[in-house]
Amino acid sequence: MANLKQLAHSLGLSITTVSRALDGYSDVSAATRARVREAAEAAGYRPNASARRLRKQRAELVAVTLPSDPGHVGPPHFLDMLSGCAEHLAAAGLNLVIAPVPRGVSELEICQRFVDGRRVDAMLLVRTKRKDERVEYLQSRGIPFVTNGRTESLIPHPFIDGDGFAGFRAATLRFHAAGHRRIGHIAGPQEYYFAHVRRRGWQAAMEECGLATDLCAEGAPLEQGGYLAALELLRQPSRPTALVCATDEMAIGALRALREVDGGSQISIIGHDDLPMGAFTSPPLSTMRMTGENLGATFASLLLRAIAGEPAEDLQELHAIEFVDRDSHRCPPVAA
Amino acid sequence: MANLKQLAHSLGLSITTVSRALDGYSDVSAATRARVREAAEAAGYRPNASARRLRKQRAELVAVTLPSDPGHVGPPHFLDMLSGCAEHLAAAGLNLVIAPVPRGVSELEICQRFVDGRRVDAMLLVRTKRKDERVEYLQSRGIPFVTNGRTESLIPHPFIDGDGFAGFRAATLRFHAAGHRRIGHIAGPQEYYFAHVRRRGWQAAMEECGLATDLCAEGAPLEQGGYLAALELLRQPSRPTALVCATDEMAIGALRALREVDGGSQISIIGHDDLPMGAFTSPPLSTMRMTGENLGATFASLLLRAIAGEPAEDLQELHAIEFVDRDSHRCPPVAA
DNA sequence: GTTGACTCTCAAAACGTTTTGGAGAATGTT
DNA sequence: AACATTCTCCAAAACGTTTTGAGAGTCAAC
Repeated sequence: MANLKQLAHSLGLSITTVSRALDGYSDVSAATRARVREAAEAAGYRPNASARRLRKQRAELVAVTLPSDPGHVGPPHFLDMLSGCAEHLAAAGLNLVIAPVPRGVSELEICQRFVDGRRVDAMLLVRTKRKDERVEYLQSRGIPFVTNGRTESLIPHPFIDGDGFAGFRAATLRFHAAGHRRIGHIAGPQEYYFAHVRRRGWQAAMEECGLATDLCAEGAPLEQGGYLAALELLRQPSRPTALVCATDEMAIGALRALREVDGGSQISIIGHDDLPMGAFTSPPLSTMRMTGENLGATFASLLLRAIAGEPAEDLQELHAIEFVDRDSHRCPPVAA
Repeated sequence: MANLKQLAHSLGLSITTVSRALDGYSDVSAATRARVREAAEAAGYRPNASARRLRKQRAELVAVTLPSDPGHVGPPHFLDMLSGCAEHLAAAGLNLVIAPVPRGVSELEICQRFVDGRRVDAMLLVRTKRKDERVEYLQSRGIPFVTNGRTESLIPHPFIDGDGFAGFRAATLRFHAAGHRRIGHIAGPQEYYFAHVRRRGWQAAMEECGLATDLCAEGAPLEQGGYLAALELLRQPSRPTALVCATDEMAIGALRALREVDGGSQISIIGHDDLPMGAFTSPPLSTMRMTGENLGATFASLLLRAIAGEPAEDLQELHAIEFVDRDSHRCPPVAA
């Protein structure tokens, strides 16, 4: 409601004293401090955010870019993550703004808009690519940021990521241990780091087992992409008996393809992400997911530490992948 | 990068002239205007957001409160909606900040924090209650806002809502037309407007048909809430043959209850929200949803018009509800 | 040659806060 | 009594922009 000036005037004090009293400086007497705080409380005084931001040269804002390109924005968990992140940032006086990328505009432009206008103190990046121009830009500007997913940047940067390589390698080895020999991979676009590293995990396992790595098809990271990629693999002369899919959405598309071609579920399948709807598919979709509680809080913590100037090397979290076993991975390796 | 002062100095002009040239005022000659713009472009100049906000007394921000209380934050569509809204707000120079409500803090407090600190120009409210203290507060402060869902406030305010009354009445009448006579309702918490109005729609239809309105159970708007409420109705001496559920999540919980008690799907069921996972339940869940394209853009438009001072009466949108027919509503009314 | 109108430019104020660098009074020390 | 120290307080500057009110200069009309 009120101004610092008005508040000071009504108390017969200077603006300085009131400001410092509210901030708890020791150079204002306990008596006046109490008096000022009481008056501020009564007047419902809240410092004007814009003024403080200008003076302190901080935006008190963090932006997260939302890629609106392929289908929908993110998995259902994503909003929960953002919410948790925003909550913990708020405890430190920072607010989280969402920055969707309109079609026709590059994500880089959005970053620039926020950074050059000094609208944010840090950024949160999702859907990283192996070579990510946003990362390069922010690094060149020295703006703190954290990514969800790694990149191939030579300069280290803070990130949180799941160990897709280990996860997909383990999933493939498990199929092998169950007797499967023709294990296919439905890959996402290889420009994305997560898609590339998952493919490499599958590939590594296949090579360890002395198996050929030609049963691989790539598609958009959507239901339709998985559907088309699965059809492609099913057209092969010697079909796969098991499929390791880059994402649950693609796995659900693959299930549709199997139903259409086979009429049933003769082929084992596993996805990644643990989408809620995976529990309802038929057969219920076995999947993997990144371990770790309270991802949003972790992102917030990394952001705050990055803003505080901690070196990037200390701000990198690689989480293990765990299996979420349902039914879809249990088909025996005997299909035609 | 640069300052207005530095830019002006390098051009041999005053700050005033540079500022006005960039803003396109007519009282600066076309020649200098071009020269200034070129230099600004070259220097990558972007006005400092905090300074402009302070001077113009606008926050250039809109906040949306995210209730983190029951389970997760919102339906999957919700993030898409927010993203669309943010995108259209951004075109008008406004950014959308998400304001999650930590447990133990009231939504009202969050509103106050944003409004009293002059951190926002407007607010977006979701999950309205019939008597909503946030609405009362914002109205008393004269802060523009738009709600997702109506309230029982005597003073009109801008909103977007689905016509839950008509939708649930229609669904109930359709069950009646299909021969059902014992049509139950699984209701959400009645303090929420949407839950109340959906219950009233069911109730109105039952009364029109001359049927008793005692087959109603209330629960939390979650899977578990629907499960428990359904069990309650199934314990009745004369079971319902059809269930109209306040939300899809509750409907999915009810399906689980039916499976446990009946072993199969002897009872017709319909939900509301069109959750993606509804397509994967067994049987696939029939549901309803609000009509209207591009909800996010509509919210943004209403917000901008509210900020511009348009009267609330012109900013109220009540959308029709449409059926999304799958299989779960087709059971004949012959169950035990 | 004065007046008025018009064009272009700018100095200064304002937005509301935080921070700097003291000033004045009280207290303690020699 | 003189000097240092501590305790409270404050005037003024600064953050970077927008806006106000006015000052130069030019031109045409009287």
